[in-house]
Amino acid sequence: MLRLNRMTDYAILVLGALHQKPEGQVSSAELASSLSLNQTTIAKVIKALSSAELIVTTRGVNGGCQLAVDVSKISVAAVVEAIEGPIALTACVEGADDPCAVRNGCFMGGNWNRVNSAIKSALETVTLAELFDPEQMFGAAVPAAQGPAESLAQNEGVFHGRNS
Amino acid sequence: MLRLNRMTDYAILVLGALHQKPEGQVSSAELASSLSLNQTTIAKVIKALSSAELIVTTRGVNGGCQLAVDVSKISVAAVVEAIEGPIALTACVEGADDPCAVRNGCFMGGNWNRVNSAIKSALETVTLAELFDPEQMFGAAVPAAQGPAESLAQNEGVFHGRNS
DNA sequence: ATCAAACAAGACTATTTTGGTCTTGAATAT
DNA sequence: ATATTCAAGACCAAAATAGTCTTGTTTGAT
Repeated sequence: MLRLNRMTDYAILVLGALHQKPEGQVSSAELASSLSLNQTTIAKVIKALSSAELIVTTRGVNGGCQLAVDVSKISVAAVVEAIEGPIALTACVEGADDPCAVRNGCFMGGNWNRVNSAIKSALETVTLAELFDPEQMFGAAVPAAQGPAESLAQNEGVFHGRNS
Repeated sequence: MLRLNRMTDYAILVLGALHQKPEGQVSSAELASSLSLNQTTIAKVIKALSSAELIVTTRGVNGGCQLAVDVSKISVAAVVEAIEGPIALTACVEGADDPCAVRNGCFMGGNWNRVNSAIKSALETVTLAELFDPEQMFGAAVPAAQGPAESLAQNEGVFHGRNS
């Protein structure tokens, strides 16, 4: 069904939470509890995000993480790639980490590339800022829908992106 | 990694094979052997494609299937939806078959919808005809890459869309 | 110097999804 | 009638994904 995976979903939530606390470090434990997830699970997400330089982490007492850049500079594509690796719809696409065996001689030529880059640029045009802020999306007139990120973590799971 | 699944891949290959034999019925057994897959596996794909009215099937002796419409009228999105169901990147998207539990009150509003429809229309703009024919894609200058669809089925698996 | 807080990372397990097979049934042309 | 061919459900296997546990390393504070 062409879904994002959960980790990517968590990553977006983490970035959302960090966005709401612009100053100071936020520890993974803190994030974990506010999303009601295991700390080590969050740690994995954090690791991936910091490798991708979307956040910066500092170790030790009073350590934690914070956004490396503003959410308006982070595209959905960047998050997906940070967590899931390069966007490659099929193995026929350049950049796939395990390229298609019959690539040359394939009757599709390299046409998947075009499909893939269409998808990719679709994801690149949307920033997290747009994703987080209802108003900012072409006046989308989304009614209530307010409250801090934490408020929704209570809700029997944080599965904004999928649920079982 | 945001991949198409294998069944979708098979579906595209099946449609490619049918496109190469414009007249007459092609049986699932025939397709299966030319793609070196189990007949019942192909039957599943066929079923999904015929439910989506991309192909028509006829039972009985000399039955089989053939394209319901020309490949130039079939978008990649149509195939994906035929096999994987509605395109829904996350459960927050309208049309997801198991909607997000915290949909109302979510700080993302319905913004996933926009991302999703961007993806969807990216897939809708590419037809199978374009995917099959290297020349047709903006003179993409793909060099050799010829031979009937069957020729590549030999190749230790048909995994044009993914491998391993 | 010690200690506790915090990230890092690998091994391991469990769950879910996906892919594939088997069997049985129903339609239909000959 | 019978052989051919799609239909469909149950079922099994394999792979990918998610989650946990343990151990280690860094670092500020006392």
